[in-house]
Amino acid sequence: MCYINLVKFTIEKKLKGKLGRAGTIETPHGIIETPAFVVVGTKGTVKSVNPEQVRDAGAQVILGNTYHLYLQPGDETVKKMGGLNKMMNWHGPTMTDSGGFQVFSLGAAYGKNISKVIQITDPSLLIPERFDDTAAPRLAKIGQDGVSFTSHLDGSVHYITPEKSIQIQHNIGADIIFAFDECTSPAEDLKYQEEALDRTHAWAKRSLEEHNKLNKEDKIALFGIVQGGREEKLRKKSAKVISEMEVDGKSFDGFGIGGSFAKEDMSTAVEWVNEILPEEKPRHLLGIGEPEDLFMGIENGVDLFDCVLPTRLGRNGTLYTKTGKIHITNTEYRENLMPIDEGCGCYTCKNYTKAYIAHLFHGKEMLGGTLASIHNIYFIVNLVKNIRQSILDDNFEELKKEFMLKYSK
RNA sequence: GCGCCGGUCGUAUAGUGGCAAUUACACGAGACUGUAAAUCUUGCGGCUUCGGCCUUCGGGGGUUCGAGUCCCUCCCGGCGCA
Repeated sequence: MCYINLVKFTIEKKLKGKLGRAGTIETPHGIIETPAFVVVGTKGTVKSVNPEQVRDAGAQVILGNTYHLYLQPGDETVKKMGGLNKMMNWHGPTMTDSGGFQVFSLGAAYGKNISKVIQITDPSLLIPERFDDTAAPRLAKIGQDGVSFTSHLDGSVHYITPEKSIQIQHNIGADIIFAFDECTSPAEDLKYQEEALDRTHAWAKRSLEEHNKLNKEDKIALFGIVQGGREEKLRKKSAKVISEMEVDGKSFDGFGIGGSFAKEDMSTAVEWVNEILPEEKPRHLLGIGEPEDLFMGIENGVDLFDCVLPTRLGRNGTLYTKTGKIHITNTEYRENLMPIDEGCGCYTCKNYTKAYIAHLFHGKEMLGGTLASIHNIYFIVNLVKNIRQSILDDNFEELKKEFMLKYSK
């Protein structure tokens, strides 16, 4: 093997008896201390928060989205503006998702009550016969060798192939990019999961080929994505196929773990996959995010997470605290003169009361969403930092127990 | 004093004889996991064994099988004339 790792991943310490580890990833725009939480900035902006605020909240790396930036302002335009970093005035590491999630969110999940993580108590509910919903409206349709998207902005139709996704991502110019994949719904049956997985693997190969063509200067790292739904066999097969995949002596620089999960299935899926993925390369659990999921992921060997929750929940008035989430618009906070989370070191908590933030939300003032997002980003990013430190300090289990006890009350 | 117009669930409205009564805002509660999302759902007279039951459109009285809606009267507000 003579590939060059475009991101240098170093493991500093491992979690005893578990897959977890603390380390660093070196990128052209700086070092990421892992495990790390990646803040989502889909359209080249972390919604309602400027880059200085994102940085001050402790975020190390931002993830943009291929599909959204391709539609608007256009990847060529992003390139003309000097690439993602320069365009958005973010000086740290960046990533882009490939558009694979939009195959799901604008496809099978479109208009339905299905999301990235579904709460199911009886897993058998997850395996209904695949009902014929070909007539159901959807903005993404899987074709022969790519996906046809109907723009949610203007209805125009765009055919995205793995090659196209990689080309777009190279124009956008993040440090770490992802292979084009198909994120599947856990409600799909085994047959469909198998088909989709074969497709994702074929697309991964083509993503890697195209990436090699475009990556002449070796500046951009490509992560392959493992799928396979909730099936142990498929997950393990995918981890093996993706980690062994090689084109012209080059393989993936790291891995994404994708898919929509039932909450109960997430930890097993992550464990199956990370037992197989090579230890010396970083792993990113795509789109995951709640505190309990972060502990689970890190324990099971995940190095990177990204999630819209801190910012989306923040904008919508839900705030993280050590004792659980709160709805800031609830009547009880209207005259509460305490910060959102006592002892929190974020800008919002150091300077504002719950009563004021509640007022901003009631008054529909923009600053409400900003202050709430700053707090939530800080809360989640800082939680992951604390977990990282606990691995270094050999007290992961204590931190997890102590945190979850208070958090889940 | 006379004439005209008007008084509907917090606010603004819809309703001109036929199921507590439209819509918006406000208010209450909830949801959100690689952002179709500063969005969406839901409640908003009272009680309910969730099938209903009771009380409501300024007050009082009347017509009618049935009144927010028609008639009489009173109260309140606006405009016009004295």
